[in-house]
Amino acid sequence: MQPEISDHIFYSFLTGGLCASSSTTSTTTTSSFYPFTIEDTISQEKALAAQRNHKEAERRRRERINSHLNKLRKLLSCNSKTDKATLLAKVVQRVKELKQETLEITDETLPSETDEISVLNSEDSSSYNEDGRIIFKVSFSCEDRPDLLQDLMETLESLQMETIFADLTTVGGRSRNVLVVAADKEHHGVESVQFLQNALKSLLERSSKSVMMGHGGGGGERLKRRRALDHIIMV
Amino acid sequence: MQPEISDHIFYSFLTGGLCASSSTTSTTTTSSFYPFTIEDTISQEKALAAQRNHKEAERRRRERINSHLNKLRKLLSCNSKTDKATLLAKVVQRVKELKQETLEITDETLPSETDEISVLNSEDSSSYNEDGRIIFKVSFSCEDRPDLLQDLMETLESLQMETIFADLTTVGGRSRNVLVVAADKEHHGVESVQFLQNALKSLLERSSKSVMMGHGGGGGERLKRRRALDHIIMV
DNA sequence: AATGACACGTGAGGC
DNA sequence: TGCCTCACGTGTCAT
Repeated sequence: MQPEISDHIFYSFLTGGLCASSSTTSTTTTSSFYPFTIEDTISQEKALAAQRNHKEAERRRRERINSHLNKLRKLLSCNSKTDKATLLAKVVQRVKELKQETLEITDETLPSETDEISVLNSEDSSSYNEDGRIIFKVSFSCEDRPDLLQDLMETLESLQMETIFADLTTVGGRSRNVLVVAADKEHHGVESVQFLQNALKSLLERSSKSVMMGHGGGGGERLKRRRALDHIIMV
Repeated sequence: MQPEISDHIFYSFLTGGLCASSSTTSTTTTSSFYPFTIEDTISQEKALAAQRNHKEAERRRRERINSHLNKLRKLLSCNSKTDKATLLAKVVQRVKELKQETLEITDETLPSETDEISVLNSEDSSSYNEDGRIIFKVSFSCEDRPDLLQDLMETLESLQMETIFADLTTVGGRSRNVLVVAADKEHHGVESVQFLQNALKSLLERSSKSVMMGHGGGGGERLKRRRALDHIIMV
């Protein structure tokens, strides 16, 4: 908080108002002999009013900005003493994170246009470990067919793998399946990724054979449909 | 961009340095007769240096803040002429949206601890319409069992409803099923919501019967497990 | 003492 | 012209 006095001193110094107009500054068209003419007084009052307006407008602007910054502090559950710069840096990071997060979720959930298979074992990418068991994450997209799920379960059963988590999404005739499966370490190692991949590949081949006829349209129709569904799902 | 000259004039005015120290400002302990002592010069240089440091530090601070603001402009694909205040308002809105979005997604996807049934017809909440068909959104959580899916499909088939979208998530012995189904308007109206709800209710009752024995543990164990799975899924 | 962060008032420039 | 936004330099408080 600044003392109000300094404001006025400062201002009158810069404008050269109250002291005199006899300095090197260009004199006004009204080159009166007397330092205080009516016009001078009026224009000075106007100038003062303008300056006051300006000052207050600027204050409001600052308040607006700071209020939004405070909202962001709350949203990021930041201490009220967090720097503006640091806060904004965190906001940038958070927005990036959230953006990618939702992207990944929809990407991982919705079927892709093309057939895809992905098999990961958890030891590759993270240190997750369950004693005596090895965990795989399986994800694939393909055309949907009535007995796809049953085939999948039989496949996993024949590989002696237990399904811990399953997310099966079907939309517009295509299916996206994400599974987390556990296998005994006696029978399986990291090389079992190959088994899984091959088993899934044959699954997809069966799938593409069985749907050879029936679907004539291309992907465009499906895309339109998916968008409509997105609308519903958001309800 | 301000002319540098005014800086120096302004500064020397405020410090009262170059002119005189005979003003009302408190004189220094060195009350020398001469206006320019060595100590004065030295302290003035120091003061000047300090002021310069201060000025530049403040400039850097501004640059830091503005750089983050520009990053946010890019992230929100805002025009570079967007107000700081407006930009920040949009950032606040965006963060809120994204937060709720991810929350809804995980909420809609993961099974809830308690059994739940929700049936909506799209005409209630949105204007979505498909000529000659009425669309329902079905969502329920229950204990998982081997023939749950088959029962569900049979139920829908018996109701003459076609599944447009299905998202089936199973984790830790519980199942979350979200379906969008379409029904012919000849056979179904908005009142069919009741049929669906009743059919699902019996489905869940069958489910809870079939799992009466087997699961002894409560929900705590499952929660732990789900958290571990979240870890995997994020890979 | 020195540094950093902030609010302030101001001039400049865009409509 | 007036209104609005911004960058700037400053005083001030806290660490």
